[in-house]
Amino acid sequence: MLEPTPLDERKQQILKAVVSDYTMTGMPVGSQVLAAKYFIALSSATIRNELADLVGTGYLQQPHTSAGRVPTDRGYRYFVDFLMEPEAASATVRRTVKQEFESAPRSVDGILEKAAMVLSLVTENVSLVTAPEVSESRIKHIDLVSLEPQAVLIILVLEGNLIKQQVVHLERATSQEDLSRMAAMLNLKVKGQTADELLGRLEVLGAEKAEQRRIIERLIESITTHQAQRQTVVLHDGVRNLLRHPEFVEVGRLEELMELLEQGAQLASILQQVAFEKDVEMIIGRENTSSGLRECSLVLTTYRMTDRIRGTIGVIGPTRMHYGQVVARVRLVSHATSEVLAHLGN
Amino acid sequence: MLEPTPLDERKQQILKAVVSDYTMTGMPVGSQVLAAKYFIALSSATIRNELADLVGTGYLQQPHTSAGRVPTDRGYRYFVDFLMEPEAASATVRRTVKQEFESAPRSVDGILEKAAMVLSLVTENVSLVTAPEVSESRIKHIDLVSLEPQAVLIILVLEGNLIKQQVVHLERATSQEDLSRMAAMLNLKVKGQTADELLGRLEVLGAEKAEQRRIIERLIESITTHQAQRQTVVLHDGVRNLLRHPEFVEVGRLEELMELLEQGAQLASILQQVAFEKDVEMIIGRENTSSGLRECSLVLTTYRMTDRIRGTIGVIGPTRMHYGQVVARVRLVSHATSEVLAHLGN
DNA sequence: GTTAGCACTCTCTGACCGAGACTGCCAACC
DNA sequence: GGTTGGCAGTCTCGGTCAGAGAGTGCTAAC
Repeated sequence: MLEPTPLDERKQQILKAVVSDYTMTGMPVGSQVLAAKYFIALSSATIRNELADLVGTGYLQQPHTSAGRVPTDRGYRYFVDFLMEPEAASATVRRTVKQEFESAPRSVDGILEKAAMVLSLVTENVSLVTAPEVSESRIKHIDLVSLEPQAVLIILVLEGNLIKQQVVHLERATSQEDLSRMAAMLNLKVKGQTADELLGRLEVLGAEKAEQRRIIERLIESITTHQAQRQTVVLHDGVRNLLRHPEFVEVGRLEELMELLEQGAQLASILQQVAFEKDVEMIIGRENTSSGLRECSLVLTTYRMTDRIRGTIGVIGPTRMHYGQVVARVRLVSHATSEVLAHLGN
Repeated sequence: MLEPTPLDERKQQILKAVVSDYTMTGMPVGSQVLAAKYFIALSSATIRNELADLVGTGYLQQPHTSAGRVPTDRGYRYFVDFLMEPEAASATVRRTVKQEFESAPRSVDGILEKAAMVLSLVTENVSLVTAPEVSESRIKHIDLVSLEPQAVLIILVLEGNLIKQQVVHLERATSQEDLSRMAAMLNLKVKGQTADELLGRLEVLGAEKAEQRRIIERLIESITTHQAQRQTVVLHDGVRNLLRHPEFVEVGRLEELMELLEQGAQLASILQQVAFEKDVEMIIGRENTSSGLRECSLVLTTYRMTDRIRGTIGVIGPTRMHYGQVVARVRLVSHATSEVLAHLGN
């Protein structure tokens, strides 16, 4: 990593102009275009000198000798950190988002799917949404359903109406009546507790019967593995949008990316690292550790269902993207998602 | 549609050879290659005459005057209907499928996701799996959970351990105790019934209270809309495989296909039309009504969880695919899926 | 520090050409 | 009559080449 060379005002303006123009046109930006469109007071020769400096300090690069300049990852990073002007989502986009969420089904999964769909629609990129991560989730309701004589379906309703289910096999046949009784008992004792609290009380609760103990153990297991299991689920939508970007005309570049998207685990670990404190986080080009994302950027943020139930939402797109606009729209959809989820009932 | 011109034995053999060779190499097949590799007894000139006839009757086509021959959709259709030799999945593939399913989670969704993953893996195409379609599904268990004073979560366990959930808003606040009592009562009366049966008995069951009636109505609604809702869910996996096929080097062709995959509804209606009676159904090239599938073929079959709970599973691939092998592998994975689902408990 | 001028470099496009692959057709053959 | 060898014709593909265009770096003058 190069140390952050300070850029004087004019160099900053030129870098900004290069990023803006290149983002729009997709063509390397030459000194004449810059002089004509952005710096009428300066001659192209002057700009050429500045451009040469910016190449030297690693903010720009030249595809070949007689081509214009293109931002490097470092250039984009400087742009988003210092030069980018805040944008607001347009009224049209806001209306679209609002309308789409109004028609969303009233379930967590349904809303998240809708969020992925809307986000890919308004950003014209691939959207990513993780399932909500539950920290310290409280148990709201337990139900036990007999499937076969020795198999029980545990249904667990957690805070935020997240529903988990797991099948447990028992050593002995147990009737639905027994299970219902057990469930009623558990509901009284267990309601409003977190998994951790439950763990400490295990002996108090279920020392009475081995079967009961086993079911409670599975309950806890089910809650604690919740994060690990669900985190690997990353919804995505809008791959079709990517195909329209000129940077993906060669299929080769798509292949690695598709693998990442379809396999999910690696992506999940990236999204998991998004800090909940930050507003919007960006990962640009080679800042990504995955080779499949070398020519892509991620714009990520957090949505919240409650204070304790949060997830990550954002987009993957080509490094050459309109960051200001994408940030505004990711933020918009994230807020809308949080809003709808919060009103789902808790 | 041309009427089915009868083909004499030799023309059939030549058509078969063209399809086989073209499937392997992806290059138009010339008369010399055919003579050398498949018909040593014949001269290339003779084969040229036959090829010309096959072009005339619409089974083959020429990309351009001086190119070899390529099968038309009609040619492929004739091939799969009359010429294709039954193949069996190799031991390696069978082992892979077996191993993958052993590590599958013990839930319907988990198994179907695994099925999609395995199928795309072994066929190197895009796999498609619909959620199981329930006809006449019997109710196994009902649970009512209070979310807010006036909101109830209905959890419905159907035959085959399919779990449905729906939130109902009530006119009056109802406590969890009341709900539990209601659920216990409903479980006694409703268990083992189908939605249709329930519908007839509505007045018998719940005339007592308006709230109860409302909940039962929602229950029925939930079951009956089951098909319509779930059918639109089509799992897919393995888009990355498609990128490796030379027919998709131009991104344009992929775009429409991706749209179809991500949007889902149109695909769902195609998969819904797969006849449960037939073994394996194939839809080749322009036999597809969707323009995005014009250059693709579908190989589809049915999996069964029980006699009444069935779904569709299959693949989308380029028209130039190794049909014999794909059919064998689709069938294999379908059987494996049925097997695992059936043992999930009913 | 800025600018005009200029030679230079590199890409892109279209034209062209020859090699290679196959065909269709014809006349001869079994 | 079906089959075959021979041959001219057609089309694609890859490579080369030249000219146009875009943009640069450098230099010398301001």
